[in-house]
Amino acid sequence: MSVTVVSLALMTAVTDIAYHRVMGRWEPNARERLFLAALELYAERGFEQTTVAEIARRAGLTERTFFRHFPDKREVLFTGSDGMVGQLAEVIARAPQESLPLGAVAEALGAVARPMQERREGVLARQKVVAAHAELRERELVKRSKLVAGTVEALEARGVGPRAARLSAEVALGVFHVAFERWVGADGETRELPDMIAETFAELREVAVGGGVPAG
Amino acid sequence: MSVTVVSLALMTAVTDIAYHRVMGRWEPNARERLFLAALELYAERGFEQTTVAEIARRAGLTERTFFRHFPDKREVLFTGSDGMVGQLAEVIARAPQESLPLGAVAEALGAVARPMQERREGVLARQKVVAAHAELRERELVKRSKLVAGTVEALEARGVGPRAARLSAEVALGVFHVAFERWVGADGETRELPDMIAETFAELREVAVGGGVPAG
DNA sequence: CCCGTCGATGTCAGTGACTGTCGTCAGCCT
DNA sequence: AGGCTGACGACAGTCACTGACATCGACGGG
Repeated sequence: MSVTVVSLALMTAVTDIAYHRVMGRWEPNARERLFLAALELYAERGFEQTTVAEIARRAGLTERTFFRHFPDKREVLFTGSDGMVGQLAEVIARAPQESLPLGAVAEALGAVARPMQERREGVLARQKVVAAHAELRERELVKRSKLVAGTVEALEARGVGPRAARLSAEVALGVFHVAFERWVGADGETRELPDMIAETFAELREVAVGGGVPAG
Repeated sequence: MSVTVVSLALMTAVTDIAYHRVMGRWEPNARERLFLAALELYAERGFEQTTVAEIARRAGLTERTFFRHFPDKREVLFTGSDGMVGQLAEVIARAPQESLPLGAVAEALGAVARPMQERREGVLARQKVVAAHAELRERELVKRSKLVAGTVEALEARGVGPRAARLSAEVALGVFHVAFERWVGADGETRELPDMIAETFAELREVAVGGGVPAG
């Protein structure tokens, strides 16, 4: 399966592309073409060995246009990550009143993660490229910290105190990260991601019970 | 209190500077001078508004020499962070055999955090600059992920399984991050950082188990 | 049907981060 | 003394990223 096909599904799933009506002065979907070209080139010869000019050329555009669509060379692979923040916050807001903070976030993460499974191939392809380059991993950490910030906000909107909200969000996203890594790393068995998230939260309870008390 | 004084104490505490014997051909401590110049300039006019050439000039050096000491413009503020990774791993390795994973990491974080209190002023000065610029915050996330990786390794060396090690490390550093933020934000009351870490781990137990949510 | 505006792109000329290469010169070693 | 090394300067080059301006099809009003 080509990277292109994978990426197409990936990007269309996470971004909000403004399609031109018909054939205009330029080919449509410039943003998507740039995304695909970037993913391909990063995978082929590496992130640092790829220039923005090359990406733009493969997409049939100019370097300047690349920077009109993406603020920098890394962000092209992280389009749509902001959407997940809003999505997560939304689901947290709809959680039942009696839910405890961590439980609400755990549920919401499971819900947000569910649709990711349908584009597993695409997620893996992108994850492989990101994992292979420190600069891209760096940006992914930023994405994660935005998820934490959005979660804190959503929890506080539910009336959770700032301290508990911060701690719950930080821990919950840590758990999610671990579960996601396990899901990505699960080659043979294609377990359900929401299940792995729930399972990891269960492990958290076991691990946390013994760890709270300072060991003598 | 001048930034310079603060920074001096900060950097000498965390880095391993190779001093010249006596007065050589050049002034000694080029690396430290660059660090100080960078911190000052980032604080004065901001990170993006500061060029590497300016930093080097203030340090009495050239731009090229800056890049001989630091791989990039950000890393100058993160010298010595690798040292903390090793330090943390070392303390974890020395934890008593019967310690549970999260407990061992909690203890180690407290131990590593203790000496930070003596240079609170310096830590705050640097933290203020880092917090003010997205690019520097990004790099700090990398530092944190290195701490996670080092912790995982140290736990596995103790015989902890990879899954529990990963989860414990991720969660523990999340807790540490929250505690550190609280410590930094505590203006009036100068609480002990190790105490705040222990306290936050205790909160984690409550939050994770769901046995009562502390009001923020 | 013509015309003015708009939006997406191209073109061009920068700035600044970062690198490769070579030259310089004290201190050290033999 | 003479060679070696280590830390630095000088210089040229690449590339990420930006600002300013031009271009031209689409679209709407007249």
